[in-house]
Amino acid sequence: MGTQVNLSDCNICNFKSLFFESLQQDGLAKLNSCKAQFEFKKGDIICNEGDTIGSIIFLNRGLIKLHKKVSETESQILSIARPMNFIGLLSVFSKEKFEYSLTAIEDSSVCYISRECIINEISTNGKFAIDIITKISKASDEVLEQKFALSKKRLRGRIAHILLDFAENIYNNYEFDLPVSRSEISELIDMRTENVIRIMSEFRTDGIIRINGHNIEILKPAILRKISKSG
Amino acid sequence: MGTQVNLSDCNICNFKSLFFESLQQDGLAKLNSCKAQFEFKKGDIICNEGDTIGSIIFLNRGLIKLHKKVSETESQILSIARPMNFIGLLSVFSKEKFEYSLTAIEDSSVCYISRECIINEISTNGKFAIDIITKISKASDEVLEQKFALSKKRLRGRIAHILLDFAENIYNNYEFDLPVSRSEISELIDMRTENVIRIMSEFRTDGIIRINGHNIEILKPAILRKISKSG
DNA sequence: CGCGGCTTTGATGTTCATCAAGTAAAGTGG
DNA sequence: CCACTTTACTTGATGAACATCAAAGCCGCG
Repeated sequence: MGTQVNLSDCNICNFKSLFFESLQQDGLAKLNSCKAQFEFKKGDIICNEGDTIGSIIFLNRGLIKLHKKVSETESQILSIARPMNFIGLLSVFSKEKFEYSLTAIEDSSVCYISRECIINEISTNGKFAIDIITKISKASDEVLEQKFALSKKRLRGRIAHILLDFAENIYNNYEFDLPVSRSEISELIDMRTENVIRIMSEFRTDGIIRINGHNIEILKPAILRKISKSG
Repeated sequence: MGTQVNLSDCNICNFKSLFFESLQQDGLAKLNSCKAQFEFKKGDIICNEGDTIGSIIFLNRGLIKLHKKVSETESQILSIARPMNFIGLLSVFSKEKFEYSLTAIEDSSVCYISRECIINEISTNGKFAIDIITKISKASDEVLEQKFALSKKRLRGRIAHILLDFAENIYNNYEFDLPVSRSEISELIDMRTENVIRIMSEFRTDGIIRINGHNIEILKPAILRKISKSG
């Protein structure tokens, strides 16, 4: 379920300046009093689709997948949230319940900030309101652009795209440990597990990537980029 | 290009209560002074991807497609905006330039409200800020859910889904005139024009829909709903 | 050790894009 | 208004891309 921790004060949070630069001391103190910090282990369920939304969730560290059951046996992944991302930032203001489940795919540290607190601060602090709107916009822009980009690609293009995404946008390194199974990749980019494996094996055979279990190294990013664009 | 009209005052706008209920007389007067209303004919280009965003666009009447070139010969449609929708509401706060082009697919009436005005009002009117955030959230939720729902479906399911969407969410009638060509439908739901035609013809042969050029009547919505879910 | 989950490879059939060709509809200029 | 051009629509045939089915190897874990 995740364990609550009580180590940090918003005031000394590393990310403070990045998302609450618009808050003065008093605003920060208010926010501090209505936030809760939790630690989750890889595999922990943070919340289930249908749960009531009470808080904005800010991801300090780790990775979280947003997913949804589409049938008894199948599930789809909407996106993978990175550190510094707000999660459910959209739903917080437009829905009563989460549309998606949240599951940690790496050990993660998150902050919950209650909806009431955020709404109160928005109402009384114009600069904070603009800040939050901008962050909401960027968050959904990102997801939408990713889905839009993937939708027209064929399988090889989608695999290329997602591998580059992990390397360049999540890990900032051409070598990384895939935090998800082949099957989860297939749920993220709408294809079958067998074909994820097949195409990754092709890339390996062609010398484009190196595979060792979950450890991946992109040897020829330029070629991968070309496949992503053309495919 | 669209012609500017000068008929209405925000104060007497039919939609006032729906999106500016949080504004008092003085706020409404301010907004009125920085809005411009335009009329576009079917086929008119409202703006091109890459244009600088200066305003929020509110669609009073008509239908507008959000689309994007993906190659010299191909284009993709992100979504179709309905009356009461804000357009580019997301991009307004997160981007300098439009990611998508806007084209009227029915005669349309839109209001431009300058970014400065909106930002100013958000900063000074907390209730308005919450209102706008909620609307932004809903707008992007809708698009995202549509894309997410379509992504896993096969062609028959996608056609069924989009026909029901036109009937139930856009025209509120099981008989309607398709505002777009077969080719545009294919750009909206990621398939080929030939297959849009083929599958619609199948539905007609099976007695599920009636087709007369652009006029469509859904005869058996329940079956279409089943195809949409299973397919 | 054996069980269950994840991974891998192969074979097969379905779904779909592509190519080709023809028809209808809509706009254009004389 | 009619010949002409262009654009949208339609149908069929073919092959490529992909899902599905089947079976086996691998690996961690009780």
